[in-house]
Amino acid sequence: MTRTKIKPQDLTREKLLSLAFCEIHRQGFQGASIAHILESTKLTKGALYHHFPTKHALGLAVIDEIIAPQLETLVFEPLRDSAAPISTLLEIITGVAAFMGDEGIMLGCPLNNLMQEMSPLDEQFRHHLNTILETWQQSISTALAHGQAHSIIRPEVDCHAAALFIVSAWEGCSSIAKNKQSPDSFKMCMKQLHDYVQSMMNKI
Amino acid sequence: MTRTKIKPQDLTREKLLSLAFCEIHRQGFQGASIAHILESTKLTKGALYHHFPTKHALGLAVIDEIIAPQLETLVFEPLRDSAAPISTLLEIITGVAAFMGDEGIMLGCPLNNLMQEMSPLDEQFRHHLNTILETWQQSISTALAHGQAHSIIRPEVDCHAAALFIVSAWEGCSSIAKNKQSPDSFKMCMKQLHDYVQSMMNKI
DNA sequence: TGACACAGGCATACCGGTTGGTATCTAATG
DNA sequence: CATTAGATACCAACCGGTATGCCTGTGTCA
Repeated sequence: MTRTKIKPQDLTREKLLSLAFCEIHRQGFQGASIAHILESTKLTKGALYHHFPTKHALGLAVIDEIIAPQLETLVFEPLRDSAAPISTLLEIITGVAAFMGDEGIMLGCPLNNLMQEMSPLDEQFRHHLNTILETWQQSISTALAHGQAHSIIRPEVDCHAAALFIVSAWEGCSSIAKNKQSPDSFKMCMKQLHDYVQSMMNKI
Repeated sequence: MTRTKIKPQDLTREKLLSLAFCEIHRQGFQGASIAHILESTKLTKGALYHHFPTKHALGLAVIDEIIAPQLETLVFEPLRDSAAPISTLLEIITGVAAFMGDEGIMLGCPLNNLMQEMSPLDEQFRHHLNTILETWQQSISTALAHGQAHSIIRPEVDCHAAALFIVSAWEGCSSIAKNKQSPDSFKMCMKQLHDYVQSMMNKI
């Protein structure tokens, strides 16, 4: 048995991270209250400040240990492992609404939320968030280039620019749906993005 | 002379609105500090709370009296008055980067910033912001329909959905450029949006 | 035209509540 | 026994908001 024993302190750390993520997702980072997080975890300041030196560090940990792995699972890893990345991309775009759920759509993409709020305010936040964003863009760019190499994507497409636009539009759909508080708008909007990607493909 | 005398109290009100807009643009609504605004205006709480009952009301006034007119001037009015709205739309998309300026791009679209932050938190904010958003979407939808009626836009285009997507992508470009702190990304991204609109046009 | 009363515009001082953060202590674990 | 996880109590700073009072522009009436 190579199974490592689950240490109880890791559980409280995860609990803190998880509920900090929820609070930040709903209130934003600045709006997130340490007191609220502790209330929901039924823990105290002693526990929190034992695991995280500051609220700032807690925020960065949420980005690295919650948000980044989510996108890794949902987007980056499927695209990396796919033999037909364009089909996979189209499937992800189609399926993401179901993955997020109506509540998730109305709360908005956690990455986008934090970018909007924190990027101009804090260079460290910006850097951590931008790393995820670059990975996202790169994974789509690679998928498009792969499609181009296999004559699925038309040769004149600028993969880098198109990937940037896809990510932008993706986040934009999330943003607008959040303001409208309308999962239907998100689905309609992502359908348009789906069609946009298809429009870059060669006719069969 | 029908010129109305400029009342000094209107000047202080405008000053408050203008610098509240700046502070909110940089810090977000929740992050915006009344004290900072008063510091920058060289006014005091007496002045502010004479003109606005609460910070909340100040925020709504900024939306209605600063943000909405900006978009009205930049987008809605040109589209409404144009005889060739598709050309006008393309021109706006091309020119918006210059209008915003590098600093404006890095601070992000004020409408999008506030939507992201406040829509899930406050129904009144959401309503005021959504009104602008609907106007935006409608003005583009109308432009597309006009183009369709004049055989400039292809008949199979769903104007309503396409308009939603254009607004979404637009805000998404702003959002991503803000995180990257990169005006160049914004220009590249808006170029893609420009091409997307062109892709809906009939070949000449 | 001049004196006066009033009201609007704004300044000052203050308030309770909340914020993130810390110092200190206890208890469990190895 | 030593170390560490976590609880408790406390703090200064800041938050939005209010009560009060001064000053000045203006309409009114003699």
